[in-house]
Formats: sequence, structure tokens, C-alpha cells
Amino acid sequence: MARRDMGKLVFLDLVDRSGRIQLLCPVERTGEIDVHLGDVVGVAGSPAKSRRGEPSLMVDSLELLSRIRTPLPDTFHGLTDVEQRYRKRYLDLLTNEKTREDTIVRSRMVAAIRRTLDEWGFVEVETPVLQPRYGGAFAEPFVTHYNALDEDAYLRIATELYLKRLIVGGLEKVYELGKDFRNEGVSFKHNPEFTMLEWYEAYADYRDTMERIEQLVAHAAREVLGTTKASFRGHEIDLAPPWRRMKFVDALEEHGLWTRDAEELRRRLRERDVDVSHDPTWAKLIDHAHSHFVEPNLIQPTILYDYPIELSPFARTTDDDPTLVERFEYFAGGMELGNAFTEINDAEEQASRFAFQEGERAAGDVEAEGGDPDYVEALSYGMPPTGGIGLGIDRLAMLLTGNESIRDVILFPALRRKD
RNA sequence: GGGCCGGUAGCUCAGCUGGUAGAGCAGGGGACUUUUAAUCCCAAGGUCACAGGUUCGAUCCCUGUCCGGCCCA
Repeated sequence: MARRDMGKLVFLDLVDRSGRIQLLCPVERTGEIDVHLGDVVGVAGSPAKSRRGEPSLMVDSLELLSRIRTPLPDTFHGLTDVEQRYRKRYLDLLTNEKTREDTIVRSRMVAAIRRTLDEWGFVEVETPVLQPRYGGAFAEPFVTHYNALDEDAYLRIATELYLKRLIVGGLEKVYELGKDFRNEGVSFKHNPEFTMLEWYEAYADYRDTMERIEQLVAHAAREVLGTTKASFRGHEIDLAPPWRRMKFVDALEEHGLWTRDAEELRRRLRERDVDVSHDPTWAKLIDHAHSHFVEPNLIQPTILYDYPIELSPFARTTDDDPTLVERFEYFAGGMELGNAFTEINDAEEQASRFAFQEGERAAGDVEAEGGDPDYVEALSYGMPPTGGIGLGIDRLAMLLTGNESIRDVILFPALRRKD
């Protein structure tokens, strides 16, 4: 609320989520106007126009609902200090229109995604956040403790293994949209606590999932932006299907980085000045090559498919090459937005994939999949062929709002305590 | 974890090779019946992130710590 006090006539700007309107307060009618910038007020009056022609409300009475006690930041510049914007998001929201808009865009995006999945016949479910084992992704977990059970537990890094148990249970199409937690670095595209959507669909494979994700993303964009074109990092990104599709192997081949030989790959990466000292296995090396040379260049939406089996402990092998799996990731704006595959639905095959990951772990990859005998047992009761996907809600929100930092689409991002 | 940059009034920012700090807005008091970042007058507002060091003297130079940003792993 801005105040232009003219003595007998006071001008106030009243702002709420719907916008701004000017109030005209003739003091002889309303009495003394004792309001400050940032006060919360209720007013009654009738429509009027100012002498300059601005639509206004001629006020009969004004009631103070909440008195501001700490002065608002500079309302012309807004709050620009990024640290303050994250720590005191309420001030950021009060003073920066763009932050309010982005918050609404994200909310509508999530609503559009839910609506679409619901229309497609998916069932929204909730699975445990606190898990006795963690799995479904390569990541380090947060550890906590159950007093009642006298057991350590992990905050989930993915919802995957529980959702697939529900496919075993015959729910056929399920999704969960919620927080996952990964105990690792913070960056422009990583927040340890982030929002993920996963869905699983019985009697579908990764090609069906490709169709769905293209439709879902394009539809969400149309709902919130009115178009499939988003601007991000100076690019116009058109999310309309069909997206470019390319084999993972070919994408690495383009950069001369496809080889199955770990030492040869290590040599080629070193040649390109990449520090490979933290990459003990071929799987880590190829992942490094991909994230360093391929991913940043995938600006327009692109589906990379048919990944090496070593990177994918839950994906079914392709029919014509047992070293590749039916997996795809999709990218836009140089970022990975989601990861999908045709799920392994055979208990024995799943058990041997876990065994391979044990080997990777022994070789020094701390993020390798830990294995889950209870999940293998679930599969032993028979899971239909299933296509599944996980996609990052925060990153999609970045794309649709044009924010280059994930912290600008998370209201309260992770920050170190300051006291 | 490494490199670079930053932290000065509630907010946005100045502050010269080192001489104990300034503006605008906000907040306080006052004037004004058509203002739009209203205008005008008055007064107030600071542990210059923190701790050491160099110096007659440090917001400024040096070292360390804390917090943040960007880039790299």
C-alpha cells in the first residue's frame, strides 16, 4: 500500500493477489487515515474516478486489520539480495511481482499434471517417506531413527520400488507426486529436498511412456503459458511433440566418447581435461562423459534412449542387444528432466542386477544401488510388463518460469543456518 | 572440496593510494483537496559480517572465520 497524503484527501494504493486499485479517502468522511505502507486493511466504498481518470474506490470507511510493525523493504527496487530473498521469502513475495507469478505458475503446472494423469486413469497414491532401505536412484540418503521401532531409517531417494509393489498388487496405473531427499550437493539444478513425480503403467513399455511424457509436458506448458514455447537461458524452447529422439550411444559417439573400455574412456576424458579421479568404474566414467559433453547441449527437448545396462539396475534389456536397456531420459534447456524405462518384471533378473550393483559398490561407487530382497520377493509374485518414469517437478518449473536456478522455484530452498 | 566475486542504515546503493561514513526510498514529526516512485520542510537512523594483524590512525591493506552468489569437481 502506497500513500499519497494530500491533507484533506488521501490517496492509497491497495494491493492484493488480484492486483492494485487506488483508494480515495476524503478525510471529512472517513476520519483520520492512520495507515502505513504494508498495513493490512479492509475498505468499503463505491467506484469512482480520480481527476486524472484512474479507476478508484471512493472510500466510506476503512478498517485497519493488521498493523505493520517492521518497515517493508524499498518498494521501488524490491528485495534484490538473493540471500534475503530466500531467507525471508515472505518479503520477496510482498515486494517482487515475478516471485508471486512464478509461485502461481508452479502451482498451476502441478495441478495441470495431476489433472492429466487423473484423466488418463492413473491412481494417485502415497508411499513411505521413511524407509528401512533406500533405492530407486543412485544417491546418498539422509539417515534418521525410528524410536518406536528402535531402528535406523532413510528418507526416500525415490518412490520407485514402492510404486512398483503396487503394480504387483494390480493397481495397474499409479503415480505419486511428492518430496524425495538426496543427501548431496546444492547447485543451480539440485536441492537436497526436491519434488518428484513418478508414474508406473502396467502393459506399457518405454515407447508408450515417451508418448505420454511428450503429451503431459506440452499440455502443462499450454495450460500455464498458453503456448508450448518457453524461454530459458536465452533460448526459445518448443515443448510441442514430437521431440528429437536419439540413441544414448549415438549421442556419445558424436563426441567421440563411446567405448566399452574403461581405460580407453578414461584416457579420452583426460585428453579433454576432465578430472576423472572420482570415477572408479566404467559406469561412472560414461555417466561423467554424458553429463559433461552431451547433456549441456540438449537445449530443445530431446529423448535419449537405450542406455548401457550398467547404469540401469531396474530397466529391461533391449531385444536385440543384451548390453543395452529400454531406458530413456529426456532433456531440455541443457538439463535432464526425467528418466524412464521398461521395468524389469522378472524376480531372478532383478536379483542378478542387484548383484551387479553390489560389485560396483565394492569397486568404490558409493552411490551404487544397495539391493532390496523384499522388493525381489514382491516381483516373484508376478509383475505385468510395466513402463515407468520419474520426472523432476522443480526443473520443469524452472523451464516454464524461465528461472535458471532451482532456488527460484522452491519457496524455501536449503540454506545454511545463519545464527 | 577448489577458484573467483560479494556482505556498509529496514531496503537499494555510493564511499578516491589509509584520516573514525553518505544519498534515495522506507520509518518518525509537520504542510498541502486529485496524487501515481507525489512534492516540500524538520529530526532521527550505523559494532562498515565477525575475530585478529599491520599502522599514529583501518569500512579501505593482510590473515583467519561465518554467510551468500557464480564457475569448476
